[in-house]
Amino acid sequence: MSTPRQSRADRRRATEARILDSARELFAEKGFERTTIRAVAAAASVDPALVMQYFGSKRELFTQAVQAFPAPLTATDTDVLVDQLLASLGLKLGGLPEGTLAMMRSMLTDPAAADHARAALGRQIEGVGAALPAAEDPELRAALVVTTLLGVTIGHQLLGLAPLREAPADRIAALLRPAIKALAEPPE
Amino acid sequence: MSTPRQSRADRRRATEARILDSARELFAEKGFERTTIRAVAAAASVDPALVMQYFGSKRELFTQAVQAFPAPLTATDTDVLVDQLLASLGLKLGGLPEGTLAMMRSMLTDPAAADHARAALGRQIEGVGAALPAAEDPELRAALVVTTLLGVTIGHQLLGLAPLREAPADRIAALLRPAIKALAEPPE
DNA sequence: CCGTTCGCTCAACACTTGTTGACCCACTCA
DNA sequence: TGAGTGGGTCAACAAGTGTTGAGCGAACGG
Repeated sequence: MSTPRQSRADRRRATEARILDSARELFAEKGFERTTIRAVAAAASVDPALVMQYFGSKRELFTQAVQAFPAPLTATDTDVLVDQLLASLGLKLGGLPEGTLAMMRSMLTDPAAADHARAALGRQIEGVGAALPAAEDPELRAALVVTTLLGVTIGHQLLGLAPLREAPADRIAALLRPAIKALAEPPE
Repeated sequence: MSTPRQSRADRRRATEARILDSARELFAEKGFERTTIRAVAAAASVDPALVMQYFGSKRELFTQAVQAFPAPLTATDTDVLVDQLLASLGLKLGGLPEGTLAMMRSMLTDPAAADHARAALGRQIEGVGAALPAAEDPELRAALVVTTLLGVTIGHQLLGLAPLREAPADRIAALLRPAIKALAEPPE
C-alpha cells in the first residue's frame, strides 16, 4: 500500500473532468439559472467549494462546460451543404453533444449565453450564405435555413415533441431536405 | 374634492391591469426565473406585497400574464394553411402578443412553461396534421412545419438575429412559403 | 523520515428571493 | 359623521444562492 493506484495529479485531473461532466449534464438538462453549484458538486461527489476553487465562478464553469455551436460550414454545392447541415444539427445517432444542448437550453434566458449563441449562429449563417448559389438575399436565405434547423432541433432535443422523438432520424432528414433546398435555391 | 375621479373598484382594476402588463413585459424580456416580483412591482409602481395579495404566487402571476400559443388552426387547403401559419407566427406587423413571447422565452428553462408549450405545440401540430393532404406521416410533417416556424420566430423575435430583423416581413414570408409547402406536400 | 505541498472539506458570510402578517389611511355607506 | 371596508405599504422571515477563508490529512520530495 505504499504507492496509490493513482498519482495525485491523476486524481486531480479525474475530479476536474467529473465536475465538468456533471456540469454539462445539468446545464443541458436544466439551464444555467436552475443549475446550482451545489447540485453539480453533489453529482460529482465533491464539495461545492472545490468547484469554485477549480473554476473560479459559476459563469466560468458554464463557459468551460459548454461548447459553441458547430463550426461554420464550408461547402459549395447545395446538396452537400444540406447534407452537412442535417448531419451537424443533431439528427444523427446520439444527438448533439451535451455542451451544445446546454448552450441552446440557456440561449433564451441567459444574456451571456444569448450573446454567445447569436455570435455562433451568425457565423453559421455567414458560412451557409457564402455557400448558397448566387440568389437574391443569400444571407436572409441562410438565416432561414439555420433557424429552421434550430427550430426542429429545439422541438426534438429540448422539448421532446412526440412526433419528432418517435420518427427515425433519416425520415426526418428526408422530409427536411426538400424544404431546405427550397429555402436555399431560387424557385423562380 | 369630495368624489375622487376614479371609484375604488376602478383604481383596483387599473392597478391589477398595470401589474399584469408589467409582468408580461418583464417575463417576455427576461423569462420566468430572472423576473422578480420586486421588479414587476417596481415597474408597476406598487409594493411587492400587493402583487402577492392579488395573484397569490409568482407562478400564478406568470400563468395569468402569459397566454398560450395561438389556437389550433382549421384549414383544408394547403395554401390557406400556409397563409394562416405565416400570419399567426408573428411575422406580421407588430409581432407576436407579448404573452406568447413570454411563454416561448421560458419554454426551455421552466418545467411548467415547457409542459404548457408542449401541449400547445402538440395541439397546433394536430391541427396542421389534420389539414394536410393525405400524405405519408402527416403528423411528422406537421411537426416539422410547426417547429420550422418556431425556429424562425425564435431567431427573429427572441434572439434578434440581424438578417431576420432587417428583412421585411413579407419577404420572409415569401421565402418561407415554398419551404413550408415542401414540408406539407408529398414531393413524389 | 519529516517538512511541505495540495487536493479536498467544513462552516460561515452576504445577498437575493418569494412570501407573510401587521398596519395605515382614503374612501364608502348607513 | 362615524364605523368599517379594503387598497395599499412596511418590515421582516425563511430558504436558497454564489462565494470565501481556515483548516485537515494524505501524497510528495528531499
